Amino acid sequence: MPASDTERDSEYLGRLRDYFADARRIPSLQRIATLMGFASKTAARKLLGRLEQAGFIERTPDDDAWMPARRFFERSLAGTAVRAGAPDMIDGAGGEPFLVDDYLVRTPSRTVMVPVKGDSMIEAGIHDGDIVVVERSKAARSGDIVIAIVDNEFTLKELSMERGRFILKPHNKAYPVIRPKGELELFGVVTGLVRRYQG
Amino acid sequence: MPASDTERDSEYLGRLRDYFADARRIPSLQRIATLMGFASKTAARKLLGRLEQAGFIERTPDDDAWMPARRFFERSLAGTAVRAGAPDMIDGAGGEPFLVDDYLVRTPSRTVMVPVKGDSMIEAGIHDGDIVVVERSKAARSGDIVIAIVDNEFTLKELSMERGRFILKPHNKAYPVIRPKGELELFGVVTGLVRRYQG
DNA sequence: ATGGATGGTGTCCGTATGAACACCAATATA
DNA sequence: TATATTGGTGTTCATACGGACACCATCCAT
Repeated sequence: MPASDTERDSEYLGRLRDYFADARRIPSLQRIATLMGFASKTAARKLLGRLEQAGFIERTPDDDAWMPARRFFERSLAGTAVRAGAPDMIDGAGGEPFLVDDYLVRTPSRTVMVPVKGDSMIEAGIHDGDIVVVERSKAARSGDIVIAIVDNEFTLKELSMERGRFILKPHNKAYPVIRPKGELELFGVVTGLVRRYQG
Repeated sequence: MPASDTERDSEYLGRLRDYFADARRIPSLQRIATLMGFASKTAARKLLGRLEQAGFIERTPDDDAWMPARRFFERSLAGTAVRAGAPDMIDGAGGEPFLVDDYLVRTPSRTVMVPVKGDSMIEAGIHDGDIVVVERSKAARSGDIVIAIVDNEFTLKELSMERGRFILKPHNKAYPVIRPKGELELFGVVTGLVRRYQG
C-alpha cells in the first residue's frame, strides 16, 4: 500500500506548494477545492488526510490548523539529473527554499545573535567574526557552549564540570581554563552558528 | 511618530513570533487575545493593525489571512560594543535588527545549501553535519573554499594554486592534497556556513 | 463477475471567525 | 487644565469554516 503517492496527488501537492510559497499557509478547504478544481470541500478534506498520512502536512500543536511538515519542503528529486556521488542538497532549484532562520531559531523571543570576538574557541570550529545563535534563560548542561559573564565581561566557552564545580573551558591551548570564584553567571546557551566567507 | 514600537507591543510581537515558530501561522484573533491576555478580540485586531503598520506582518496575496512580513524575522544582533556589567540589555530590543537569511544568502536563485559529510575540512572550522551555503556559477579564486567535482564525486576543499595549476587542499592533516589531472570542475563556491548545536 | 477500496460530489449543521460599532480609561499634548 | 490619541472592553452580526454523513463512479484484485 503506497499510502497516497498517486500521480494526481503529487500534482495537487505541487499546487499546494505554490500557494504556500505565496501565502505561507495551508488554505481553507474551500480554497483548496477551488485550487484543485474540486466541486466539494470534502474532496479537499480527504486530500489533506492523504497528505497527512504521507507526511507532507500535519496539525499545528494546538490542533487548530494545518501546517506543512518535513516532506513538504523536500525538494523534488525528479527533473534534476543527479549525478553519481552528488550530495543530497537541501535547497536546490525547485522546492521550497531552505530557511536558515527557521532552522536555527526555536524560540525567537529568547534568541539573540552575538558576534564572536577572539579565537578562544577556534578548536571547536568557532572563529573570530562568526555569529553565534544564543538562547537565553535555557538550562545549560555540562558540555554546552555558553556565553558566561565573568568579571563583568561576556565570554564564550564550553561549560564543564570539575570536582563538582562548574568551569569554563576554552577550546584553544593558548587560553587558560576559567574557574569562577562564586556563582557562575550565564547569559545564554549557544544553539547555533553562522559564518560568512569573504566580503 | 514611532509607528508602534511600544514597549508592550514588542512583548506581544515576541509571543507572536514564538507561536509562529511552533505553528507556522498567525493565529486567529481569538487565540491572539488568549495568548496576550486580552479580554476582547478587538484588541487583538488592533494589535495586528499596528504590527502591519510597522511592517511585521502583512495580508496574504488573496487577502484571506495574515502572514509574517520581512521584519517579522528580524533577530537582534547584540551590540558589538558589549558593555561591561549590563547584561540586562538585549532581549527583544537592544541590538540592531539582523536577518539571518539575508546575511547568508545574497543570490537566492544561484544559492544551494549542502550538508557537510566528513571531517576533511575540520581545521578550517567546518565540521561534519554543518551546512554550507554554496553559490553556484561564481568565479572562484585561490583561497576560496569550494565544492569541486573530482572523479564524479563532490568534495569540499580549499582551492589553491601550485606551479600554475589548481589544486584542492583539505584542512585535515590526515587527508592528501588533490591534484586534478585535467580540467578541474567546480560545483560552486562556499560563501557561508550554518551549524546547529544539540538536538 | 463481483465486491471492496478509493477519489470525488452534495448537503446539513454547529461554531469559530473577522468586521463593525459604541464605549472607556489612561496617556500625551497643547 | 482641557482635549485628542490610543490601547483595550463588550456586543452584535453575517459568513466562512470544518466535521459528519449519505451517496456515486471508477479502478483493481480476487
